[in-house]
Amino acid sequence: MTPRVLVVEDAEPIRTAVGIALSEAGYGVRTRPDGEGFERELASWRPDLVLLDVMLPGRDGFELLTVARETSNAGVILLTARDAVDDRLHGLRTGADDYVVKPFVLAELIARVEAVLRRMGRLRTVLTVGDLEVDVEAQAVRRGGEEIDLTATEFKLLAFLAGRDGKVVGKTQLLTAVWGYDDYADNLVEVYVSGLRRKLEAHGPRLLHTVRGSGYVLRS
Amino acid sequence: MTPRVLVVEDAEPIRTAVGIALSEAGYGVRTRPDGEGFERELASWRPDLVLLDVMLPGRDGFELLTVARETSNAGVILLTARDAVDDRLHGLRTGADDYVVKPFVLAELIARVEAVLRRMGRLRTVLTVGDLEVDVEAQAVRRGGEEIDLTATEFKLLAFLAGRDGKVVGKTQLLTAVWGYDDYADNLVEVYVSGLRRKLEAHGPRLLHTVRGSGYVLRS
DNA sequence: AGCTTCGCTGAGGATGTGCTGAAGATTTCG
DNA sequence: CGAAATCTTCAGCACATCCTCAGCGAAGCT
Repeated sequence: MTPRVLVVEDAEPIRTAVGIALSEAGYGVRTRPDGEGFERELASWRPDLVLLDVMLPGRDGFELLTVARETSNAGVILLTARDAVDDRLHGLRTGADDYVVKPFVLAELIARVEAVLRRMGRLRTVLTVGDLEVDVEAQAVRRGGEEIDLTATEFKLLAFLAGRDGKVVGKTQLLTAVWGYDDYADNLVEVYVSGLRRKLEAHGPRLLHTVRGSGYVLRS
Repeated sequence: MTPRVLVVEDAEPIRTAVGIALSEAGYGVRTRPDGEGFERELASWRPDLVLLDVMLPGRDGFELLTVARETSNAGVILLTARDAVDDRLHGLRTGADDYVVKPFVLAELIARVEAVLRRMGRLRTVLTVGDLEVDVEAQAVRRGGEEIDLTATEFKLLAFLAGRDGKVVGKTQLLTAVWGYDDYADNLVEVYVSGLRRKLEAHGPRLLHTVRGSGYVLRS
């Protein structure tokens, strides 16, 4: 149901940050600092996607990439350092579905992950909450048959909430996921929630609820 | 429903670019850097079309072509380098449904893929959106019986949008698919959309909608 | 109840995005 | 070769959208 992502990255802060960001974005996540037991995890947990740092102690990302290709049909995204010897990389990047250059913004990584999963068909394209339908590919929102017109930002916000269906999402989390901000500007979220509610509630009861002190939830 | 395309190409940037372009064009895509596990993928995923680079590590494209012919009825397009020994190629090319010479423009590749799939009967030839009919083979457009006269570029644009029926298509995506550009020239798209609308809306309400911040959709 | 914190919402200025007419460049075709 | 059609660029306009701000109301705490 929810896609699983395996992260192999030796740098602790990055590993943790990526892990948290992905799990906040609604994915099942496991992380490891190196390639130890990689095969076992692939076989038993069957991740849909693998994020591999290229520079790893022991076997590097390329070796693991090969393993992943041979023994699973998981997608692979490589994390490469900008200043690595370019020629070598160019040849070796071989086989990944995508790659992200470090340092990266978390929002971008999430977007790439989503893109690859969607390309692989592992992601639902229509999300449903009560009588609300959010079609991610068509960028369309319907409620009880009625088409609802949203701006780009409103749509991103709603789509994210719909993807986290039933779970409470904090304002800061929304800021990073929807706007790519990492600082606090909570009122911005409030303003957009307000607008979204006006449009949504023209066609039915409240779906987007406030959880005081924590954030918002989308549920019926 | 949506045709599946398997891409075997060792050069990373090309493979990724082709993969993304094809999936944006609405195909199901899988990519691999070499012939490893080719048979397995053929048998289990049953692609409608295979794109084979000729120069591959391990088994080359010709060998894979033979395998594909023997064990599947997928179409095959070869990707060949311009400077390869021509005669030899000429003889060996035999058996492929088409071939594309590198370096190629993405738009051209997409067009070839479409052509082969159409020849194989795996692609609809008349696309319908509301009361609009787009006949790809006859290059004709009708709306409510009325014939509408379009220029070549206008037609390509409309046909692409019609093929992605209901899905939002970004301007950049349109630029690469219709014009073969890879840089930004958004206004060009806008100008053509404008012209297309004038012609289309002479016979009925708006079908080609703007999705501000994202692109355009064709739907009723 | 009073105080404080948190959330909601209307207003408005800045910005960005998209639309369109026109004109120059290029290609096609008679 | 010349005319017509088509393609592309450009510039200005119009307006949707974004974001900030400030005031108000609701909820929680003592």
